[in-house]
Amino acid sequence: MPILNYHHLRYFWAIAHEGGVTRAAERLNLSPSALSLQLHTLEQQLGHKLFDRQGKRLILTEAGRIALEHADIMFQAGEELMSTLAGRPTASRQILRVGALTTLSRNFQLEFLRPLIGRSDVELIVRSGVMRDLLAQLEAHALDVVLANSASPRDARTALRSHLLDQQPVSLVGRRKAKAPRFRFPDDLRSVPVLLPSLDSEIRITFDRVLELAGIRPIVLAEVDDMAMLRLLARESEGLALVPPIVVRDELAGGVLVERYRIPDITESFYAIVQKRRFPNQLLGELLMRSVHTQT
Amino acid sequence: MPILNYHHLRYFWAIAHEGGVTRAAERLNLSPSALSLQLHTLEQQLGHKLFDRQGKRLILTEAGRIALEHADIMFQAGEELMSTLAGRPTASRQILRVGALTTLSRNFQLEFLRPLIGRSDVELIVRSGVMRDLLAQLEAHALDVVLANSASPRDARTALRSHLLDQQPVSLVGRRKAKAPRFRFPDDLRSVPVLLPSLDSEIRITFDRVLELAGIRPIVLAEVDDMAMLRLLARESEGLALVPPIVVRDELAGGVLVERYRIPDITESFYAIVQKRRFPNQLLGELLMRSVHTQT
DNA sequence: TCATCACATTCATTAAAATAGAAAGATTGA
DNA sequence: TCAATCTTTCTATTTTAATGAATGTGATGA
Repeated sequence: MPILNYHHLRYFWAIAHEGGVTRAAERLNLSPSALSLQLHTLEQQLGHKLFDRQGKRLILTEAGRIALEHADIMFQAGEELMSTLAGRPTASRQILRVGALTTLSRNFQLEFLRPLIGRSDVELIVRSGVMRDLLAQLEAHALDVVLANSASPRDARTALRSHLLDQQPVSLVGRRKAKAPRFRFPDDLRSVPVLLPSLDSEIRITFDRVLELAGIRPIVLAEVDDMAMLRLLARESEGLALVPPIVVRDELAGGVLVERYRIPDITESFYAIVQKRRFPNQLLGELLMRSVHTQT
Repeated sequence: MPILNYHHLRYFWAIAHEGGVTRAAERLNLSPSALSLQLHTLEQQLGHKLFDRQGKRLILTEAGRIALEHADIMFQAGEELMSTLAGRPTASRQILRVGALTTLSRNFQLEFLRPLIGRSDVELIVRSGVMRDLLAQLEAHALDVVLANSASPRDARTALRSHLLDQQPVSLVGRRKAKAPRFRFPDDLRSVPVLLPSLDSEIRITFDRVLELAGIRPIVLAEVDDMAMLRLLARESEGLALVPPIVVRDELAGGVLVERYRIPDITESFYAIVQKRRFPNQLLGELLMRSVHTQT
């Protein structure tokens, strides 16, 4: 299989855009003869004429038009690469790759990304996963930022930074009921079952500690690590779910769920974990400027 | 300004994907030393290390990741180019460039393109213009097909073909009125004003000839070459518009306009004008298979 | 009509680059 | 620790690209 010679293609590209061998040669600081020669070897290797020679005019053939379209894509990408590596911001479509803990509130993710949603010049890639995988991808430069509810483990090897984005109170929420006696915390937890985030979340650890001090062992209906699932369960179950209200924002607004008790001294923190980069993503910069409260 | 060496980038691309100099060398039928050398010159020219050398492992740096993403775009385009020129159909996103006479019914255009609308693997480009410009673009391979209501002029130079897509009857349509005496053609045209397509359309020419034979000089309220404009005028005006019913399909269905008289022996023809191509557009082939009735 | 210009092209020569092969240094895995 | 496997370096060689002068060919204008 013959392989494409990209230098030849680049000359062809210049000739097509400049409209002639001579002008292209000037721009490239080469002799016209060199270009003419290379153009012909390209045509021979491709097996198609790229220009019709009408007198001294060069008119693109159909094959030439096709080649030009592809060449445009290629060399535009090449020039953008050079600009990026030279530190110049590029005007073209930008991409932001976001990793998010599977367990994280979707509403929270949405709030963070909202400034970019609907922008046609932005491509958004959101990948879910567990902390270890996401951080690995971050270090491999395959992600620009990881959204999590805990800061990154301090690691001397890599220069990870955790930006504290937000702190949300944590509440016990449950379905609205006709007769709703006031909830007494923590004593009512002896009888009212609960739905809890799993053990590796900070709010769960704090919650357990509070109850242990009070000598209470709660009735756990479910233990879920995915906030989206916890939200669904809260709507279906008789128990109270331990969540930041933002997780069930829509249900609270719609009256399906009600906040029974806001637990003092427990908050859920949201972090954006990034790597110190030499070619910073401009979109990410904008988002962090909007959202960041303090830095760690 | 340093220019990017695309051969070096191609080697880098292979090395990154194969995961090492040795494997890439095998695939490219080159010696590892050659690749290693070229990789280093590339890094030097770019001014950035592309790999971190961890022992004998090559790990992409951030600059390397960026370069790889651009290289992916470039060489994917290159391989697609080779496939296309070799006559192999490519699996990727396809583009169809359509030119349409400004004067043509939008509903007709829509019907023709309907099979492609909503297909996410298809990009549709529709450009309006006058016949001369559109045919020029067709000959320059910048358009795949031109939609028109007349066949292309026979021209020995270029191999243009006109496919007859459809023939529509032509009617006089007007706003619905409470008292609607039966329309008498052509005599009523002495008193009822009309909205007509402009003189360069075939139906206008035929219409004029018919009236001339009958010795009738119609009251022309408007003479418009754009069917979309004619449609709007028909809704606002007291006169009758001379159009193929498809132009005002929605208005007829909704009862805003009514067909007062279908003129016998006048039809509007719709053509797809294409150039005989050596690399036929597959999408266009599908559309023509569906729509074409006869060929000219 | 003919001279002239502007351009593409061809050819032989020179300059630049890419490549192979041998050998060294380094790391991984048994 | 030893062997296998990689990357890398160095130098000689091959391949490829570029030049400059010469050629041919339409277009332009007196």
